Amino acid sequence: MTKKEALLLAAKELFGEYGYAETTFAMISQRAQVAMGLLAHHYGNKEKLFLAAGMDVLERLLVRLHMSVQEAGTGLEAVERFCRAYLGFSLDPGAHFMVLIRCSPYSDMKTREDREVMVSKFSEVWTLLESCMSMGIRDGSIPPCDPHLATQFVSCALVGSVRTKRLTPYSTPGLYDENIRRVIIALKCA
Amino acid sequence: MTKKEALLLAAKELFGEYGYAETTFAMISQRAQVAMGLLAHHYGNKEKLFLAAGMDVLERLLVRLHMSVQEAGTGLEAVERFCRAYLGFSLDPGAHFMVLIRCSPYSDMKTREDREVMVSKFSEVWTLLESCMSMGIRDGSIPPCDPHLATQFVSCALVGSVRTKRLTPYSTPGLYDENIRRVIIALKCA
Amino acid sequence: MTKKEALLLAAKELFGEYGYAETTFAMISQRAQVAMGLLAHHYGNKEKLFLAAGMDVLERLLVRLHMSVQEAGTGLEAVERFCRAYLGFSLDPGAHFMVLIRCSPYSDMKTREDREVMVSKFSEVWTLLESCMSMGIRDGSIPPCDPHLATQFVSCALVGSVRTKRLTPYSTPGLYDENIRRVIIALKCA
Amino acid sequence: MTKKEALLLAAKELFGEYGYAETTFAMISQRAQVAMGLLAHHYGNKEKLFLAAGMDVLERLLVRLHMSVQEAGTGLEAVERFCRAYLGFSLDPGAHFMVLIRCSPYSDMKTREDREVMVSKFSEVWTLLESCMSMGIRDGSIPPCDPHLATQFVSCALVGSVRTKRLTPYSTPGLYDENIRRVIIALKCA
DNA sequence: TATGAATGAGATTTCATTCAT
DNA sequence: AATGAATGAAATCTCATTCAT
Repeated sequence: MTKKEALLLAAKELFGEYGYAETTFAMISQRAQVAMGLLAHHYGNKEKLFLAAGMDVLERLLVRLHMSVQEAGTGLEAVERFCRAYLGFSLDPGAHFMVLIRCSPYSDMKTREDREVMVSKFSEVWTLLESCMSMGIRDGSIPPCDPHLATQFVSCALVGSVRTKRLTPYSTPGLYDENIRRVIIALKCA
Repeated sequence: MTKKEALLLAAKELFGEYGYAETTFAMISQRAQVAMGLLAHHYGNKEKLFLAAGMDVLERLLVRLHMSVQEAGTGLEAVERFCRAYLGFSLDPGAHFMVLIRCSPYSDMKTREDREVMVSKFSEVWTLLESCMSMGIRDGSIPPCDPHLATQFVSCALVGSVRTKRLTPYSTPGLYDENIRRVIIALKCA
Repeated sequence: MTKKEALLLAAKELFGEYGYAETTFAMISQRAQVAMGLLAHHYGNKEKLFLAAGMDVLERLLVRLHMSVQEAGTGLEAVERFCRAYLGFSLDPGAHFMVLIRCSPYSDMKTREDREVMVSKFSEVWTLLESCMSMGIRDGSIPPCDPHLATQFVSCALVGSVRTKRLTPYSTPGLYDENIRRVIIALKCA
Repeated sequence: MTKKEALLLAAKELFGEYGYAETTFAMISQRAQVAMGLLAHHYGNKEKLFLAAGMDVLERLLVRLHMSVQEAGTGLEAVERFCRAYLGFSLDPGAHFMVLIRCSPYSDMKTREDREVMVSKFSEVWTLLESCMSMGIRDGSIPPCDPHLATQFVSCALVGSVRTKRLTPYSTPGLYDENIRRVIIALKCA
């Protein structure tokens, strides 16, 4: 692992654990066993480092989602596989999804351009889900409906599930499975 | 309005707008037209002020939720009214729900006791929802199911909906209404 | 006890326990069960309050020292009684000698006049000791010597003894008795 | 001189001149011609800087005491040389003994561990004196007595002498010499 | 590429003192 | 005399970023 990679890894770990504001250059360089100056050298500034960390996580998420969805027979099945992959990703310690849960581009990034890069990348996630949804409506596995609104419903459920599971103490075993089940019901019975 | 109240109001506005870390004592005292030292005098420190702001919002939310569900005929109706009240609250500019959406007790509060106070207050919200759910199961308006898991499903959908609506640019008109409709379907068709 | 007296008592306790800088108006008024504003009302400012506390202690010390030396037959006996009274005073919880040990007029008081008032009062203590010494030289109980230098020797031994006993962890039982014994020897055998 | 050393020097000067509480980061960094942030960078916080300053002074004191004592023929002579070195150190402008006289670890250091480090270092000073005392009792230059109590007597006299000389206005020329003379008498005639 | 000392702006917090009641 | 809210200056400490090596 190069020092640049070590820095990115440390950043993903620490941003996910402490949040953006509470994570300092000193913490990151120490965790990465690297001199502090190297951070600015490789990534420019804190926000750019966060951007790099978030983008790295998002790209890995997109790869997994695409792979999961490919194996689906119907659109509904694709949506379900998407949900399982998304929630599964949130539990994978090596995936560092917490970076995107504990931090928020909308609150933590002050530069509009940086924020837009990330927001645009994240929208690819929901675009993929919407393509599954549209496929399901076309192939009849999902009853006719506005695919965009249906996608938003699912995305909201996923977002809320991950926050509840990973951030709050209210979470109960079975939350993810049960929520996927209910989401699928809502799609099928609409 | 006393200066103490002015401080709380300014805190709710600014925490909701800029997040915890980006809101400074100077911003709050300036917005409240008050000397900076008064903040510590009345609220002790930044975290305690955030706690006070969050608790104030939560208590008003609970009042509205209680009022809303009281008027319901069946448990299912109570759940639906709960959802509408919760989402409506998130859109009310005077309610300052953004304090609890932009900030997070789990990331922003370092003192365990403070966090627990807030977490415990927030759990009252979901306890109320669960009581509606149980009522619905008893009165037959909701098919038999684990009331706790069903409550978690609804709460996740609400949490995700509010975040999507109020924080992200992905939101589309009709999101709240559509999501409530789907949630109710998922409860009725399970 | 009037509120003014309660404030002085609290000040003596707290200055002696925490030192000048670490003792705040809030601590004093809370300990005295009195409103903070009363402090400035009765004593003007922190330094004047410290002055009042120190003077109160010094005056009580002087009374005790005078009483003690009065009963002495010889000058040497007077010196010894002085030492016993001084060291005894430092152990009396009600005497609050710690105010003058933990704090220091030379470091803590910024106003020259205040400092001089206290310094001048403290010099009365050593003037009394010197008068005992002179008496001892006159009555032959102390061998001929410079009474001022002899007084300084005793005062240094007393000052060091009290600091060692009350502030440091090096102190050993018997320190006071042994030191008085040695001081008397040094006077008699010079 | 590195900037770190410049900071330590400035700290020793200013703590010794104004005391712990009255010495500010701004004063120190200005005196050292260095940015304020460097203080925290090199020493962590004010207390740790004071610890470093005090330890530096103590270590130099110990070196001088050891050197002085080595050249002594008898134990009594060693004790006397110790006293002269100790008091001489207090007058050496480059030694900055005032740091330890004007400030006090018992009042100024809030962290127990820091305090203990310093207290433990200071006890080495008195341990050295006690070893001289024991030697004197063994070699007959000091009459038989409890070496620990005798050491405490001398240490109290030294502590009191330095305070009187360096902090108070009561001091008279010849104080140090006279006090050493009396202390030696007290040891020889006991 | 790599280091870590150095910078300086800014944040929170403390607290003596004032003031209206 | 008594209260405690209110003030604002100052202090400590943090930390992203720069820079010389």
